[in-house]
Amino acid sequence: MDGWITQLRKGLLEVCLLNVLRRGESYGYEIVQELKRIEELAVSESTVYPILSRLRNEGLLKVRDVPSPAGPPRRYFSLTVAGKLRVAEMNAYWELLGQAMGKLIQGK
Amino acid sequence: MDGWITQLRKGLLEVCLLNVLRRGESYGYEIVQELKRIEELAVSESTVYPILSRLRNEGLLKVRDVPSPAGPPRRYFSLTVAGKLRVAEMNAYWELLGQAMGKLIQGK
DNA sequence: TTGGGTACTACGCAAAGCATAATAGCACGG
DNA sequence: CCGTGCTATTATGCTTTGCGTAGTACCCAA
Repeated sequence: MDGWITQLRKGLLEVCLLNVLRRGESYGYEIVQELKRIEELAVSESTVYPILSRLRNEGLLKVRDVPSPAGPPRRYFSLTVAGKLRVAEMNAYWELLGQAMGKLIQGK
Repeated sequence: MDGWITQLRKGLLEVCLLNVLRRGESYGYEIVQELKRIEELAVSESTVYPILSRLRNEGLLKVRDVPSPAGPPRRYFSLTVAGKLRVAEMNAYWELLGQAMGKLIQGK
């Protein structure tokens, strides 16, 4: 991986996860599959699971364990009220950032 | 500072610096002033100088020292050929990322 | 019984942002 | 003559993140 791409993603994957969950409850493995469909992200399990734990510890996500039809039980995550607020903030900031970068790239 | 914002910037500031230098030669202090004008970034000296050193070590920037009218000598940075290539790559990736995020945020 | 898909956890490294502080030269007012 | 403030850079150390690697565990089909 190209190094600078890895760095560009820092924090961004958190935004992605929260946005996926904005559409409704989901569990780790499914979220990974979902994000893998976006080639620009090309994310892996070892990246997503720690983020989910962290967001849960921060009180942005809540968990519900459900037995799986195959494999260990699924941990369904969904947004808490704080989580919904956070994702709104993040999307707003991302929007601003996009505009600022656009100007910068076009030499202002 | 809000933590998640700090993380979102990782790698991005590098892109910003290179884009500022795409307009022509500049030195650390001036670049900081330039980026401070963009409130979304609100960058500080201790962030910018290490990035400049790093980019130079990677061969993306070249340096020219010039005595300053006030204070220590200025270190003027400019893009090398590799630097110009890199900034083009980065801008392209940023564009893709913006599109992918846009879809994600709008619920696909 | 062996391979493959599902599903999660744990360990540890490298890199980035940033706070803090130190250094240093010039100009201006009192 | 001395302090304050602007210019301009360097050094140190902390925290967090992404991610490679590895391990655990369950089910089903060939």
